[in-house]
Formats: sequence, structure tokens, C-alpha cells
Amino acid sequence: MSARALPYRPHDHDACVSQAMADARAICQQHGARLTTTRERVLEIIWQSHKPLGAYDVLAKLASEGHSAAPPTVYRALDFLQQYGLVHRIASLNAFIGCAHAGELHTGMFLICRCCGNALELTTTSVSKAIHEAASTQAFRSESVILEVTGLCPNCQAEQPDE
Amino acid sequence: MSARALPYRPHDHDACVSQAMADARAICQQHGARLTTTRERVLEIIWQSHKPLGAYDVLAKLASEGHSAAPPTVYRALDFLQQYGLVHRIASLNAFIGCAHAGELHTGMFLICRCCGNALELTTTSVSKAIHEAASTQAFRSESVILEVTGLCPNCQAEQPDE
DNA sequence: CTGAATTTGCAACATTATAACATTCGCAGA
DNA sequence: TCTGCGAATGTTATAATGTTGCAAATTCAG
Repeated sequence: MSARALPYRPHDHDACVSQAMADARAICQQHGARLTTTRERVLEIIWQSHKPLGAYDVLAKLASEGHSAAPPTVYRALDFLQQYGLVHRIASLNAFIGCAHAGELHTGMFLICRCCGNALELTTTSVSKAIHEAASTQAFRSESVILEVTGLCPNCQAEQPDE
Repeated sequence: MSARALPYRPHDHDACVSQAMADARAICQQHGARLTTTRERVLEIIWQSHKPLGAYDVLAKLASEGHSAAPPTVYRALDFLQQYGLVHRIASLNAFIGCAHAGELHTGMFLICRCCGNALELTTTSVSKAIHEAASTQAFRSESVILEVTGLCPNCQAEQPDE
């Protein structure tokens, strides 16, 4: 269940999605949480690509499927999914992305390509460790970490060598 | 010019502010940038506390001083100040805070207390290093980093030992 | 089947941010 | 001093993102 998604490489994305959906069902069952139709559909939409998706994009997608929903529907579903670690919010983009490590305890670090828009979630012990140590030197009790790195992914570096 | 602000400790905040304003003037002069009245006033307002301030809070403050401004005025001033590293945007709060290390090359790490709202900017080499190394393992060329840690500052831990 | 709790629908609204265009200001050169 | 150009600001409107509050529907245990 680790080292799964490599958004910057070609891969069988359908498998990506079905894996994520299976994980989600398992995790919800395990917690006695209800993965209702709407919630499941929202998760699926989020997973349709590795690009973070805005809440209103999800809304539009739902609408295009005939499910006329209002913003609260989407935000509630997203809240639920975040609560169970199935999606993450990318604060710098006001957008949401499927969690590649659902069920694992982790502090996500995101590598966001400003060119193609794909985002890779990474879990790196050395990073979390350094962050918590730095916080400790200030006697700060850290509870949650947002770490979002913007730059160029390998593919896009190749296409535009520099600038 | 280092190890200046300790927002979680009592300190001479007026000195904090005048130091920041002096730095700002120096940096702008050095770059041939114009620190106009509006921009200077916005910076001063941002620095009035160590709590990140929303753009509309700044706007309200300006209004209360008789300077009737519209949102673009504030956002433009903030853009300018960000450009010269005089303020940072806290993505997780949609808010802005004065930069404690203006003029130094740095990757800010913010420790944000969810109780008192104060935010401390920290520059830690080991953290930046770990982040860039992690990005490198994915052949990702990082350009900018957002690192925001939420938790409890020392003062607030003392007041509410746990929860 | 019934009742309580969860989930959803819906309308209105709040907050944050930007677009487009007119006007003014500051300053360098004639 | 005047003139003109680019930078900065004013102004209005609007876009994008997110929330509140309440009513209706659904789910599920007993």
C-alpha cells in the first residue's frame, strides 16, 4: 500500500482510482462511517486526476451528471473525506486531492507542478522530524502541518529546460 | 537583524514595528522601489500585532482612519510588500503577517497558535534542507515552499495544559 | 413500525480576491 | 517650468470560495 502513485509518470490511472475507492470503503467500514453515494461520488471525482480540484469544479462535475447539488453538499462531503484522511486540502490552491496514503498515519508533503498542475503526495520521515524538532526549540506543540512545495515536475522540466 | 521577534514573549512591540519599518524603507530604497504612503501604512497595520491579519481587516483599519479604500488598494499594497519580502501570506488563514527576516534569503516556516492566534516565523536550515532533499528524490525542482504548522504556543499550553 | 440521529436539500449570505478602466501622481528630460 | 510617460491609485463591479440555518429525507437500532 505504499509507493503507489507516481502522478508524473504514465500509469494505469483506473487502477489508481479503484484502489483508492477500495481503500476508502475499507477505512469507512473500519470506522463505522457511512460512505454514502454522494461522498463516494465526490471522492471518485477528486481522484479522476492527480490535479487538485476546486470545490466548485467538483460541484460542476456533479451538476454535469444531473446531480444538481449546492455548495454545502460538496463542502460537507469534502469535510467528511478529509476527516477520514481520504482527501487533503491544498491550502495554496484552495483545492482538494485524493490522499495516496489513506489509512496510514502521515504528514503529507505535496510537490505541486506549476506547469502541469499535478501534485504528488510524499511522506518523508526526515522532513517531519526536522519540522517537529524546529517547533520544539520554540516549545511549540505542533498539531498539524501544511507543507506545499511548488515547482516543476520532471516532465515539465524536460519540456521547458529553464526560464 | 536576526533572532528578533519572539511573539510568544512579552516584548517592546513598538520597537518591533519601528525596526520593521526602518528595514522596509532600507530595502525599498536599495531596490529603487517606492514605499508610498499607502504601502507604508498597510505594512504598519500588518505589524500592529503578531497575529496574521486578513486583507479585509487591513481595509477596515484603513477605513477607520478615514482613508476610504477599496479591496484592490489593499491587495495591491500587499502584493507589493510580498514582492519585496516585507510580508508573507499565510495560506491556511488567508491572512498576512509582517516578515521578521526581511531582506534575508529565507524559507519561512510559521508556527501558528490556534489559541492566541500569534504566528512565529522561523528559519531552520535543517528543515529547508530536508524538504529540498525530499523533492530531489522525485527529481522535482522546487521553487517555493509553504510551511505552516498549527498548534499551541508555550503560553497557551500553560493555560490549557491539555485537551 | 417508530423514533432518534445522521445526512441531504436548499436558500441566502459571508468572505476573499480580481478585472477593467479611468484618474492622478512623480519624475525625467525638453 | 512644462510636458509627457510610466507607475500608482481610485472606483465600480464581479468572480471565486466558503458558511449558516433550517427543513426534509434517509438510515438504522430497537
